[in-house]
Amino acid sequence: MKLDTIDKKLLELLQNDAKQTTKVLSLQLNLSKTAVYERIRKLEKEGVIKGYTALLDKKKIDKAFVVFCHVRLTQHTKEHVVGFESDVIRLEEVLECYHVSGDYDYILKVNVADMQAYRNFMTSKLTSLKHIGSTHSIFMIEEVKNTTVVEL
Amino acid sequence: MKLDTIDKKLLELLQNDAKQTTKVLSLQLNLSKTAVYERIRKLEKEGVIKGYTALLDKKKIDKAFVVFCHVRLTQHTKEHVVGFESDVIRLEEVLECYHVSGDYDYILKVNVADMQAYRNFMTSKLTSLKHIGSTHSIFMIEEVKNTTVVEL
DNA sequence: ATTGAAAGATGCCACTT
DNA sequence: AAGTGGCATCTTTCAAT
Repeated sequence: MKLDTIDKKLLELLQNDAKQTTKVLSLQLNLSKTAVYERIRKLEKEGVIKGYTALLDKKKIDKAFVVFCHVRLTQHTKEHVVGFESDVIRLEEVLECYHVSGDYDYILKVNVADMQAYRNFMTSKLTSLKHIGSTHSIFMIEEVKNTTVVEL
Repeated sequence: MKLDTIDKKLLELLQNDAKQTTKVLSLQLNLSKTAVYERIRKLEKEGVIKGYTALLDKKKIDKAFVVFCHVRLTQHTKEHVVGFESDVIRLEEVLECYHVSGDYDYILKVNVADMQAYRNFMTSKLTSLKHIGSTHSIFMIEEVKNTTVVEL
């Protein structure tokens, strides 16, 4: 789908505040509210907008502990890769998992309450998955920036 | 703020779809819509809910290239740390930046269109920041999982 | 926490550029 | 093709209980 300048502006506005009314959006875009409404509908239908979410303060929900965990597999056959990926997706503590280039195979972003919870996650969940060769944890000292907003 | 079982359920529902009406939410929580409304207001006011955002499909907005960049500073004085952090926050390509433990100081999650754009970001933006000692880039081959939804 | 009601937003329509 | 203005319906918001 081709996005014009108005679509891009609209997507930026919706990333910054998804609850703005079409009326408020229409004033910022110099369009009628129906035109804005139709554009949003189209962006949703085309899958450009995947959904809308509430962003929570991790400190206030007792999930302030973030760890990047590097994972190496024992082997890299299709069966091992597919197996690991389908298992890791189901772990609720793993918010993100990327297959990456370099010295290890995957980077996991793990989000739990504290070190104790992380230890528990590692011993009873992650390392009990099949095909894991080694792991290496990097602990977050401070979140300097964390946004979901992509500039267009 | 103390969150009860209903608050936690409500936050999970809002993380999964922030555009659900209070009526729909109230049916799932067995509450009146005004009660749901008051709870949401309180969670917003207390800062548990930081905001609402539209989630976009990175492939469809031509930002499918994700790189983890490890950064080491030349020194670790307060001045160097504060200077680097305030500079990196302003880079729109950097969606996330964490001060971490281990062999390097920061992990950056960089989101751009393609390798060419990343090369450009590195040479004209990141490496021109002061106090940077070294960088190491890890390229994403595939996004296996990426959610903002925290289980409560 | 609930009901009920006013104020406001959405979603759809016929029509215009 | 995409934009407008208005109207019916649904939601949000708030007062009273």
